Amino acid sequence: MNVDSVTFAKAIADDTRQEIMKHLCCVWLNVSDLVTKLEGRVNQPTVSHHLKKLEEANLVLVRVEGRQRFYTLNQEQMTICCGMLVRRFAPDYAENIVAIDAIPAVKA
Amino acid sequence: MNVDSVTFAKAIADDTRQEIMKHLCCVWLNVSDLVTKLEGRVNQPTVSHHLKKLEEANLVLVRVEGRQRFYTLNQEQMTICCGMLVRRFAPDYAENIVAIDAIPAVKA
DNA sequence: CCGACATATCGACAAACATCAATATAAGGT
DNA sequence: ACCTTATATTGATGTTTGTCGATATGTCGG
Repeated sequence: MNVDSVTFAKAIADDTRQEIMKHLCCVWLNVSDLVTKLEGRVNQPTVSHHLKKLEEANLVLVRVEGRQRFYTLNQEQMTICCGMLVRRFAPDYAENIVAIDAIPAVKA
Repeated sequence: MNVDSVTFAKAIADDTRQEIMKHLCCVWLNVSDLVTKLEGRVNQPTVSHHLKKLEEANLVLVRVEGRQRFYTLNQEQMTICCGMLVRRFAPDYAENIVAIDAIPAVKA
Protein backbone atom coordinates (compact mmCIF):
# COMPACT_ATOMS: atom_id res chain seq x y z
CA MET A 1 0.00 0.00 0.00
CA ASN A 2 1.72 3.12 -1.22
CA VAL A 3 1.36 6.57 0.25
CA ASP A 4 2.26 9.92 -1.20
CA SER A 5 4.74 12.23 0.45
CA VAL A 6 2.14 14.68 1.77
CA THR A 7 0.15 11.92 3.46
CA PHE A 8 3.37 10.66 5.02
CA ALA A 9 4.35 14.11 6.25
CA LYS A 10 0.91 14.75 7.74
CA ALA A 11 1.02 11.41 9.50
CA ILE A 12 4.23 12.21 11.35
CA ALA A 13 3.54 15.93 11.82
CA ASP A 14 2.37 15.71 15.40
CA ASP A 15 4.14 15.60 18.74
CA THR A 16 2.02 12.93 20.36
CA ARG A 17 2.17 10.77 17.26
CA GLN A 18 5.95 10.88 17.12
CA GLU A 19 6.08 9.99 20.79
CA ILE A 20 3.88 6.98 20.07
CA MET A 21 6.12 6.07 17.14
CA LYS A 22 9.15 6.23 19.38
CA HIS A 23 7.53 3.84 21.83
CA LEU A 24 6.61 1.46 19.00
CA CYS A 25 10.09 1.38 17.54
CA CYS A 26 11.39 -2.22 17.60
CA VAL A 27 8.68 -3.18 20.09
CA TRP A 28 5.15 -4.57 19.95
CA LEU A 29 2.73 -2.80 22.31
CA ASN A 30 -1.02 -2.88 22.71
CA VAL A 31 -3.14 0.22 23.19
CA SER A 32 -3.29 0.06 26.99
CA ASP A 33 0.48 -0.30 27.17
CA LEU A 34 0.82 2.82 25.06
CA VAL A 35 -1.60 4.78 27.22
CA THR A 36 0.49 3.79 30.23
CA LYS A 37 3.75 4.78 28.51
CA LEU A 38 2.30 8.20 27.77
CA GLU A 39 1.73 8.62 31.49
CA GLY A 40 -1.71 10.17 31.40
CA ARG A 41 -0.73 12.91 28.97
CA VAL A 42 -3.41 11.67 26.58
CA ASN A 43 -6.06 9.08 27.15
CA GLN A 44 -7.19 5.98 25.37
CA PRO A 45 -9.49 7.35 22.62
CA THR A 46 -6.80 9.80 21.61
CA VAL A 47 -4.20 7.06 21.36
CA SER A 48 -6.58 4.98 19.25
CA HIS A 49 -7.15 7.99 17.01
CA HIS A 50 -3.43 8.46 16.46
CA LEU A 51 -2.90 4.77 15.80
CA LYS A 52 -5.57 4.93 13.15
CA LYS A 53 -3.80 7.81 11.45
CA LEU A 54 -0.52 5.92 11.53
CA GLU A 55 -2.21 2.81 10.20
CA GLU A 56 -3.73 4.77 7.32
CA ALA A 57 -0.24 5.88 6.37
CA ASN A 58 0.98 2.31 6.64
CA LEU A 59 3.41 3.39 9.33
CA VAL A 60 2.46 0.71 11.84
CA LEU A 61 2.00 -3.03 11.63
CA VAL A 62 -0.90 -4.55 13.55
CA ARG A 63 -1.32 -7.96 15.11
CA VAL A 64 -4.71 -8.81 16.59
CA GLU A 65 -4.63 -11.15 19.53
CA GLY A 66 -7.93 -11.83 21.21
CA ARG A 67 -9.36 -8.54 22.36
CA GLN A 68 -6.00 -6.83 22.17
CA ARG A 69 -4.34 -5.15 19.20
CA PHE A 70 -0.57 -5.03 19.16
CA TYR A 71 1.20 -2.38 17.14
CA THR A 72 4.76 -1.86 16.04
CA LEU A 73 6.44 0.74 13.88
CA ASN A 74 6.73 -0.15 10.20
CA GLN A 75 10.38 0.68 9.71
CA GLU A 76 10.37 -0.36 6.09
CA GLN A 77 7.65 2.14 5.22
CA MET A 78 9.53 4.84 7.15
CA THR A 79 12.61 4.11 5.07
CA ILE A 80 10.70 4.06 1.81
CA CYS A 81 9.04 7.40 2.55
CA CYS A 82 12.27 9.08 3.64
CA GLY A 83 13.98 7.76 0.56
CA MET A 84 11.17 9.15 -1.58
CA LEU A 85 11.56 12.54 0.09
CA VAL A 86 15.30 12.64 -0.51
CA ARG A 87 14.97 11.59 -4.13
CA ARG A 88 12.29 14.18 -4.69
CA PHE A 89 13.63 17.10 -2.68
CA ALA A 90 17.35 16.46 -2.40
CA PRO A 91 18.37 14.81 -5.67
CA ASP A 92 21.94 16.03 -5.28
CA TYR A 93 22.17 13.83 -2.19
CA ALA A 94 20.03 10.93 -3.36
CA GLU A 95 23.02 8.76 -4.18
CA ASN A 96 23.69 8.54 -0.45
CA ILE A 97 20.46 6.63 0.07
CA VAL A 98 20.23 2.96 -0.67
CA ALA A 99 16.91 2.08 -2.25
CA ILE A 100 14.80 -0.21 -0.11
CA ASP A 101 14.38 -2.71 -2.92
CA ALA A 102 18.15 -2.89 -3.20
CA ILE A 103 18.46 -4.25 0.31
CA PRO A 104 18.96 -8.03 0.12
CA ALA A 105 17.57 -9.11 3.48
CA VAL A 106 15.96 -7.18 6.24
CA LYS A 107 16.09 -8.06 9.89
CA ALA A 108 12.56 -6.97 10.79
CA MET B 1 20.20 26.09 12.53
CA ASN B 2 18.84 22.74 13.65
CA VAL B 3 15.20 21.76 13.64
CA ASP B 4 13.49 18.93 15.44
CA SER B 5 11.68 16.22 13.54
CA VAL B 6 8.17 17.47 14.34
CA THR B 7 8.96 20.96 13.06
CA PHE B 8 10.37 19.43 9.91
CA ALA B 9 7.33 17.22 9.39
CA LYS B 10 4.91 20.11 9.94
CA ALA B 11 6.85 22.23 7.45
CA ILE B 12 6.44 19.73 4.63
CA ALA B 13 2.96 18.54 5.62
CA ASP B 14 1.07 20.60 3.09
CA ASP B 15 0.23 20.16 -0.57
CA THR B 16 0.93 23.69 -1.70
CA ARG B 17 4.19 23.79 0.23
CA GLN B 18 5.45 20.62 -1.37
CA GLU B 19 4.52 21.97 -4.77
CA ILE B 20 6.54 25.10 -3.99
CA MET B 21 9.42 22.92 -2.83
CA LYS B 22 9.30 20.99 -6.09
CA HIS B 23 9.57 24.22 -8.05
CA LEU B 24 12.48 25.38 -5.91
CA CYS B 25 14.45 22.17 -6.31
CA CYS B 26 17.79 22.96 -7.98
CA VAL B 27 16.48 26.35 -9.10
CA TRP B 28 16.45 29.88 -7.72
CA LEU B 29 13.09 31.62 -8.10
CA ASN B 30 11.67 34.83 -6.71
CA VAL B 31 8.18 35.13 -5.27
CA SER B 32 6.50 36.40 -8.42
CA ASP B 33 8.02 33.56 -10.44
CA LEU B 34 6.58 31.10 -7.96
CA VAL B 35 3.14 32.68 -8.11
CA THR B 36 3.28 32.32 -11.88
CA LYS B 37 4.40 28.69 -11.66
CA LEU B 38 1.44 27.92 -9.40
CA GLU B 39 -0.82 29.21 -12.17
CA GLY B 40 -3.25 31.19 -10.07
CA ARG B 41 -4.02 28.32 -7.72
CA VAL B 42 -2.82 30.47 -4.81
CA ASN B 43 -1.90 34.10 -4.81
CA GLN B 44 1.05 36.09 -3.64
CA PRO B 45 0.40 36.51 0.11
CA THR B 46 -0.18 32.79 0.42
CA VAL B 47 3.08 32.02 -1.34
CA SER B 48 4.91 34.43 0.96
CA HIS B 49 3.30 32.74 3.95
CA HIS B 50 4.47 29.31 2.84
CA LEU B 51 7.97 30.56 2.10
CA LYS B 52 8.15 31.94 5.62
CA LYS B 53 7.20 28.55 7.04
CA LEU B 54 9.83 26.84 4.92
CA GLU B 55 12.41 29.43 5.93
CA GLU B 56 11.63 28.88 9.62
CA ALA B 57 12.36 25.19 9.11
CA ASN B 58 15.58 26.09 7.29
CA LEU B 59 14.28 24.29 4.22
CA VAL B 60 14.97 27.13 1.80
CA LEU B 61 17.96 29.34 1.15
CA VAL B 62 17.31 33.02 0.45
CA ARG B 63 19.24 35.53 -1.62
CA VAL B 64 18.06 39.14 -1.51
CA GLU B 65 18.63 41.11 -4.69
CA GLY B 66 17.23 44.61 -4.73
CA ARG B 67 13.54 44.39 -4.06
CA GLN B 68 13.41 40.75 -5.04
CA ARG B 69 13.99 37.70 -2.87
CA PHE B 70 15.23 34.55 -4.56
CA TYR B 71 14.60 31.21 -2.93
CA THR B 72 15.94 27.73 -3.51
CA LEU B 73 15.39 24.44 -1.74
CA ASN B 74 17.93 23.63 0.97
CA GLN B 75 18.74 20.09 -0.07
CA GLU B 76 21.28 19.61 2.67
CA GLN B 77 18.69 20.33 5.36
CA MET B 78 16.26 17.96 3.64
CA THR B 79 18.89 15.24 3.73
CA ILE B 80 19.79 15.91 7.35
CA CYS B 81 16.15 15.77 8.44
CA CYS B 82 15.37 12.60 6.50
CA GLY B 83 18.49 11.00 7.92
CA MET B 84 17.37 11.98 11.41
CA LEU B 85 13.96 10.41 10.77
CA VAL B 86 15.45 7.14 9.57
CA ARG B 87 17.89 6.93 12.46
CA ARG B 88 15.09 7.64 14.91
CA PHE B 89 12.25 5.64 13.43
CA ALA B 90 13.94 3.01 11.28
CA PRO B 91 17.15 2.10 13.09
CA ASP B 92 17.20 -1.33 11.44
CA TYR B 93 17.63 0.48 8.12
CA ALA B 94 19.83 3.35 9.28
CA GLU B 95 22.99 1.77 7.95
CA ASN B 96 21.65 2.38 4.46
CA ILE B 97 21.85 6.12 4.99
CA VAL B 98 25.11 7.97 4.71
CA ALA B 99 25.42 10.66 7.31
CA ILE B 100 25.57 14.14 5.83
CA ASP B 101 28.78 14.96 7.64
CA ALA B 102 30.34 11.86 6.11
CA ILE B 103 29.89 13.25 2.62
CA PRO B 104 33.26 14.62 1.45
CA ALA B 105 32.10 17.25 -1.02
CA VAL B 106 28.68 18.39 -2.03
CA LYS B 107 27.73 19.78 -5.38
CA ALA B 108 25.20 22.32 -4.19
C1' DC C 1 -25.79 -15.18 29.35
C1' DC C 2 -23.16 -11.81 31.99
C1' DG C 3 -19.74 -8.97 33.72
C1' DA C 4 -15.13 -7.32 33.06
C1' DC C 5 -11.83 -5.84 29.98
C1' DA C 6 -9.71 -3.83 25.42
C1' DT C 7 -10.34 -0.98 21.84
C1' DA C 8 -12.98 1.75 18.52
C1' DT C 9 -16.31 5.29 17.35
C1' DC C 10 -19.13 9.45 18.01
C1' DG C 11 -20.14 14.28 19.03
C1' DA C 12 -18.44 18.42 20.79
C1' DC C 13 -15.03 21.83 21.36
C1' DA C 14 -10.91 24.56 20.93
C1' DA C 15 -6.65 25.41 18.71
C1' DA C 16 -3.99 25.43 14.59
C1' DC C 17 -3.74 26.38 9.86
C1' DA C 18 -4.44 27.67 4.82
C1' DT C 19 -6.29 31.13 2.22
C1' DC C 20 -7.68 35.61 0.66
C1' DA C 21 -8.43 40.84 0.12
C1' DA C 22 -6.57 44.84 1.66
C1' DT C 23 -2.78 47.35 3.16
C1' DA C 24 2.00 48.26 4.54
C1' DT C 25 6.90 48.37 3.56
C1' DA C 26 10.59 48.98 0.71
C1' DA C 27 13.40 49.55 -3.42
C1' DG C 28 14.12 51.28 -8.21
C1' DG C 29 13.30 54.00 -12.08
C1' DT C 30 11.92 58.61 -14.16
C1' DA D 1 9.10 63.63 -5.12
C1' DC D 2 6.32 60.26 -7.55
C1' DC D 3 4.91 56.14 -9.51
C1' DT D 4 5.66 51.34 -10.15
C1' DT D 5 7.12 46.92 -8.90
C1' DA D 6 8.22 43.16 -5.34
C1' DT D 7 7.27 41.26 -1.16
C1' DA D 8 5.61 41.15 3.63
C1' DT D 9 2.02 41.79 7.07
C1' DT D 10 -2.60 42.10 8.93
C1' DG D 11 -7.30 40.74 9.85
C1' DA D 12 -10.95 37.84 8.69
C1' DT D 13 -12.85 33.37 7.41
C1' DG D 14 -13.54 28.54 6.71
C1' DT D 15 -11.42 24.04 7.29
C1' DT D 16 -8.71 20.74 9.44
C1' DT D 17 -7.08 18.57 13.44
C1' DG D 18 -6.09 17.10 18.38
C1' DT D 19 -8.42 16.14 22.44
C1' DC D 20 -11.87 14.59 25.54
C1' DG D 21 -16.13 12.33 27.70
C1' DA D 22 -19.48 9.18 26.69
C1' DT D 23 -20.82 5.27 24.41
C1' DA D 24 -20.59 1.33 21.27
C1' DT D 25 -18.38 -2.95 19.74
C1' DG D 26 -16.18 -6.97 20.52
C1' DT D 27 -13.88 -10.68 23.30
C1' DC D 28 -12.90 -13.54 27.04
C1' DG D 29 -13.82 -16.06 31.53
C1' DG D 30 -17.09 -18.00 34.55
